[in-house]
Amino acid sequence: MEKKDKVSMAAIRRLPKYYRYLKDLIDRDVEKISSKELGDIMGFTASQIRQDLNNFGGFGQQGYGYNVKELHGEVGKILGLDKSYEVVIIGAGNLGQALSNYTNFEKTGFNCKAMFDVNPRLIGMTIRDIKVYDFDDIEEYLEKYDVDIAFVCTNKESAQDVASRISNTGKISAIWNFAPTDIVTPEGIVVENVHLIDSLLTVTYRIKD
Amino acid sequence: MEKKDKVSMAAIRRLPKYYRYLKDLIDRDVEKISSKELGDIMGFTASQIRQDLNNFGGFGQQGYGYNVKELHGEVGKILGLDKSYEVVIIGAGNLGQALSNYTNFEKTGFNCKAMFDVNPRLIGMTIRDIKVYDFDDIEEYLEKYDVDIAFVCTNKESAQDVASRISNTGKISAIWNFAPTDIVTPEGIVVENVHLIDSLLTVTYRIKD
DNA sequence: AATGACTTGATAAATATTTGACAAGTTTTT
DNA sequence: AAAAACTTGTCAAATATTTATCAAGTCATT
Repeated sequence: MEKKDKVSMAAIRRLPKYYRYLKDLIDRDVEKISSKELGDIMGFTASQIRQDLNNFGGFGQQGYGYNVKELHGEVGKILGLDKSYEVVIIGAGNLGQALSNYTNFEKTGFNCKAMFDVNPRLIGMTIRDIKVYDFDDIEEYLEKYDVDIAFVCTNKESAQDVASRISNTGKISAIWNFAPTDIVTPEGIVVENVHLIDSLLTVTYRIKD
Repeated sequence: MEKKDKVSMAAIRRLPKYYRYLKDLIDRDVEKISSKELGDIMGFTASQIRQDLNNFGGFGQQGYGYNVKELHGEVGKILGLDKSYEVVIIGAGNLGQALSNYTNFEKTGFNCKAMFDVNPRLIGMTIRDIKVYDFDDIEEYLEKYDVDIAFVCTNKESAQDVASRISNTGKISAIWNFAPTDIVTPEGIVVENVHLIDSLLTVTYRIKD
């Protein structure tokens, strides 16, 4: 399940949902499931589920279906959850603090060791066991410790500068950006721009009758 | 721009992005823009932009392009931003608190008047000017005050119960859910399930070379 | 006021994604 | 042990979405 011809972005974005539902099934001690049953639960067609999974391998068995635990493991591997990730949070405001909790408790595999900020009031503090460093020392820190992903929780104005600075160290693999602007990164550094407002605006769109 | 035959979900989800970029253009005093220029900035084709906008009306003019301020206003109206929304936050934990800030400062039009929680330590507190009420009084509150949207920031276990209770009052129009489970609502109540973890997992997927 | 440079909105063509159908293999029932 | 009931993986058909094309309208220039 390493190199695939070309899996559609739409299919990839469905994978975490499979992962969640399969985890729920495990928790409910469900041992096996057919594409039909899983589809009914998730709101997909059986055909789509088989198509999606077969992008990565044949995990099922005719007449039987899929073994839930095994499939959960496979999807996890596809998503890269067979390893853990070191993360730092840039911007120790409300959202940064909320995320530090989120990743520590919600899902193992993401370890946040440090937060960074430019606010002298925050620098030096320890928030939920995580120390806040001066953002000016970010290069030094990344040189010293391995970090995979930076969560950018700054304001819109600083976001691209922050992203460029940490990208230029060549020490991180990805940026998960929550600042309300689209960050761009050099080739090879993954970036995911999360725009919560966009999500909320689709709600207001749909409210109108 | 009220009732449209059938606008694709994909197109609808792009609308907030138009809204953001148009706002940036306004801030930079750009008066008019062509679909070609806007596409270059946003990473879309000119054709797609014209197609998207024409789902809702002919906002441009041949030989001229689009008036930025006007188009921003039109997209805003399409998204329902010509009115404001009253919101309550259910779950006054870190994420709930972060969101209370987020909506108050980031974008006008969303007014959070109250938070609710079941934790006796939080009930009665005032966090960032917003009072935390006992969730058991939610029905009473919704009877007394108009609320459009509930932000659900509870844990996974409580989320559906919370959603059902507030849906059953018939007093809210939508739920914006951050609990890591897919909430379902009765017909007519809009629900948007936000799964931050899903977004992060697409990052780890893409990190793998 | 005519020419050339642009640009939209609409339609058609090209791509991409989702769904349906079925042969082949497994499990359960009789 | 044969028959019936399931279920996958694959391929083809059906949908949906995106991109290209172009007639017609606008603006700037001469």
